[in-house]
Amino acid sequence: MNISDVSKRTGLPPKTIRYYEDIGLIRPARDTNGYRVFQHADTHKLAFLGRARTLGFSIEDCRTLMALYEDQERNSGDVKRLAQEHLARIDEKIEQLQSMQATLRHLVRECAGDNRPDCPILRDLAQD
Amino acid sequence: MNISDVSKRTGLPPKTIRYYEDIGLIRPARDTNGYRVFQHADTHKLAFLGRARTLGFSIEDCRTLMALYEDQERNSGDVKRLAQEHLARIDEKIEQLQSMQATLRHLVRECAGDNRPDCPILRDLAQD
DNA sequence: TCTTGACCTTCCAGTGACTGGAGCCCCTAT
DNA sequence: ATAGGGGCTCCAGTCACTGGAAGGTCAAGA
Repeated sequence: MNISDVSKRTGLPPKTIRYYEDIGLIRPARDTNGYRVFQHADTHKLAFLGRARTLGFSIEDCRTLMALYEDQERNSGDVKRLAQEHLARIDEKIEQLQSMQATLRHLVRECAGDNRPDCPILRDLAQD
Repeated sequence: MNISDVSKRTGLPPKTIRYYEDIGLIRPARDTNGYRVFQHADTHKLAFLGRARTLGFSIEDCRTLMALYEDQERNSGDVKRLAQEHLARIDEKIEQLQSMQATLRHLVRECAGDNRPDCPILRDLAQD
């Protein structure tokens, strides 16, 4: 399989697939013409990586998850810890964003949004 | 005032303040020795920028907000639109993160997290 | 006066995870 | 023979800083 086929199957752009090879997440074989040749195992790995990225795991986390996935002797505890740490970061981010959301909602509601210069949003940003 | 004083007052690191000058958000005066000299107006601007950044506005949004703030002829509608667009992006991000959160919470709950290799998290990532 | 240490300066490189583009090669169909 | 749609590599840019090197400046103490 060529890169564009894999791209269609996994939903990952060709650029991203090449990038993943670049940083050592996959090692597809090469044809005599230099083209990458993807076996099923490569596609499977890429799909795995795509799903992990969708869940927000960092590339380094993905690397670790792949290694654990391929390690038959792994402890599920290691996987769980990684996921929990990631979850905690997500929880934190959501809280931050919700705090911004609350403030912004309030300010937007207060602002007339007309052609006059008076603006509670700017007043809030400029407060001492 | 020197940069470290302004840093203490605004909570912005000196590096960030220099960066903001670099990209033209502020134009502090210079002493004969080359040191930046911050007037009250500069500090005020930096505080404004710091608060806008805290609300998650991009640097380019901050630039626009500053311009609107300094424009006595502005329409509050322009400010409101900017804030609403930003708010919409935040809403979207929160939704994305909440979806990840839900999936991860579920997976983490399912995973024994012991010294055995069996792991629902990896099974989920590896599913076809 | 000299020295020490805390400032300040500029400039360069790195972060994460791609993405766009240039310039080139290859393959297939007409 | 050529046209087009692939593929390849390499370089630069994104965003908003941040770290570090190399060097100039200032105030206080010996």
